[in-house]
Amino acid sequence: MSNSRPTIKDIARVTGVSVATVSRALRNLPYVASATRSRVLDAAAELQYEAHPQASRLASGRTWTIGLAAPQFGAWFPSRALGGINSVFAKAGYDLLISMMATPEDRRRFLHEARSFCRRVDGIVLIDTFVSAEGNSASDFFDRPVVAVNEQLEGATSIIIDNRLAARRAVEYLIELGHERIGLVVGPPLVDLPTPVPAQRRLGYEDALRAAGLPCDPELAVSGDWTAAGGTVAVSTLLECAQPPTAVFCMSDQMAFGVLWAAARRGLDIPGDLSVIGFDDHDLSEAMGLTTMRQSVDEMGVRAARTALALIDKEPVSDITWDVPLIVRETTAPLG
Amino acid sequence: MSNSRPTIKDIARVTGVSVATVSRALRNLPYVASATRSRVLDAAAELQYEAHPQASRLASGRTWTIGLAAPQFGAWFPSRALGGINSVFAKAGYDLLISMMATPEDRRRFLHEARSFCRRVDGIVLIDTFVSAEGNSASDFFDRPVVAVNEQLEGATSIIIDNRLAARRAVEYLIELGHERIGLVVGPPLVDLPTPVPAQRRLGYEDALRAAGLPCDPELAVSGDWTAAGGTVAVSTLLECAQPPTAVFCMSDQMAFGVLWAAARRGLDIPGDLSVIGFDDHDLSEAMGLTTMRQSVDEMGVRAARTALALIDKEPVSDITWDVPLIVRETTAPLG
DNA sequence: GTCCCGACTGTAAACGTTTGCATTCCTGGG
DNA sequence: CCCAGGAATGCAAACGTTTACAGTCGGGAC
Repeated sequence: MSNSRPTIKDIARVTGVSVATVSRALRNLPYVASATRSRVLDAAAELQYEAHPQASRLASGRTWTIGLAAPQFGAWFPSRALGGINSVFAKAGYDLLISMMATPEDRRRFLHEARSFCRRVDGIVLIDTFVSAEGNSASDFFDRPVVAVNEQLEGATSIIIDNRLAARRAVEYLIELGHERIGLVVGPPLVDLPTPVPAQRRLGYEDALRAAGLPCDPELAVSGDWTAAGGTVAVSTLLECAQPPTAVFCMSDQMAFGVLWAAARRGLDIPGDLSVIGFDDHDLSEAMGLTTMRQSVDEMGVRAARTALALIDKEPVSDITWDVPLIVRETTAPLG
Repeated sequence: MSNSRPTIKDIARVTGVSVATVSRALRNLPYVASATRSRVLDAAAELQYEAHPQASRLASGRTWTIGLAAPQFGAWFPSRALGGINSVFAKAGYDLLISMMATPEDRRRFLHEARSFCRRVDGIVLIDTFVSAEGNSASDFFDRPVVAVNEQLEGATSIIIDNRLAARRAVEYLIELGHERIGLVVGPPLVDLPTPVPAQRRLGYEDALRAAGLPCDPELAVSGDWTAAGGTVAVSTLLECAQPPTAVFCMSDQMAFGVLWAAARRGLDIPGDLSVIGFDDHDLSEAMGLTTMRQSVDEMGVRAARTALALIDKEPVSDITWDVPLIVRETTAPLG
């Protein structure tokens, strides 16, 4: 008759032991005779028993779920990071609950309901979420362990890169190649996302120029809107300068794609007439032969997930600054 | 003393009514005097009460969670679809639980544990998940309402496109422009993902050629591996044919990007020397000026989510075949 | 033979809701 | 004045686990 799923009581009845013993046997706790344990396990298999998740969560307080928040998973970084993150949590038996903050309103709502969100998860991973802009500490919003990717946040463990240094390295490489007029394609701070990243990358660009004794011509810094379309516009602007640059550093590979394509369509030889370096190492970058600074997103994701698990298990962890290697391909060449 | 969160009992005590009345008041059920209701609501606000999710889920059976499965969210289609899907569910108050099946093993595990997954959700959205390859019906795996995106699945509501027809349209457009030797860049069926999509798109390509009385030269169909890098290789192969094509249909925009870039680097004029048409309308396609068949992913996602909600609420729904419009940009031109 | 201790098991009280049923109260129709 | 019936509320039993605590039992130390 009963077409509903078997409960722990059914197993208890079938095997003739108490529900407490069944519970202990199923979870591999000590103080269960091995004969009893195997009887229980057999019965569970027989009945195709599976614990009711909500019930055990209510009783134990563990949700076996991780909350993952990002401004939007359509963007390159979060969607790639998701892969690494997921692989770790899946293996560890955790579910992944995601929260996307596409609009400023979503963002407000998320931060406002953060405490409620916490009750549904054992730990939280934040990607590109710049919570630090609205509060001093993770504990202002969350009462669970928090790992922040791409953000330094008090009260959370951070997985970050040194944006300023990486940008400096990129521009230094162009300078080593002999370039002196170096354009900058800027990803502007988004209205709804208070990220300090573009400012840091710009500082790195300026660091490199200054260190080499080169002038910082503001005319050489143009906005590319973080998109490939923006990159096509940016490169046009740059090439119409009185003294056009011989090399360009783009704050993202997506913008670099636009630069490459628009330059090629104008008949420029790349890298002969214009060297281009990007930032990210996007999936398409290898095919485009783009020289770039690599963000190892998968690995950062894996590390973030492992860190979250360690925090949940109360193991010691520390912040991590990830290396951003220069990947030289075919869009950069000595000035010649 | 108690630093733990307030429960429904605390509200009952404070307001002097029973927990049952509190529960009803909080959920806007009838048979609560409006004076009582506002007293309860005030007390709840005062105490910053929020229902314990696991407890109410256990008692009511509703999880207010949707399960979302895809082979990988790093890929273009699922990551974009996620945006639309999320917006709908967030607004409706549902959490989003994701399950990613990156490897064949993940896939097996997911299908094997599908029933257990179902207990954690009220409904399921499948993206590119070709469950139909291992079972006859959604009910073989799931006992919750299922919406399948990009797949026709018995027992589930499907949101699909007509791949064969859309591919045919793309090639017909090239034929209208006067092209007669038309290359095909194939995305091969992936070992771990039994998708019929490439086969359908190929049939569409052949349909168009046949209808126009043109021959199907197997030499003109080369694999592009679904990637931009694959596209660069593919176009080289095509251009080395005895009679190279004057136009190319790529089964995905990503492959088309590789084709465009490699062709440009070889000094070909696009579209003068080679017309290129893609499939997807990827984020970068507009910037690249790529003519393509648009899959309106966001809208499909929104629709999938709405359909899932309707199913949960037992409203009538039906399968949907989404239109795939031709977006003409600058990579296609009349022959000659 | 007694005592103690550890291994094993059971009882029952949580966990924080939802909900079927019973009860009270009030109002209007007869 | 009585009674039907609906609105408002309360009581208590679910929901299916986990876990503190209290037993029982057997064997080794003395």
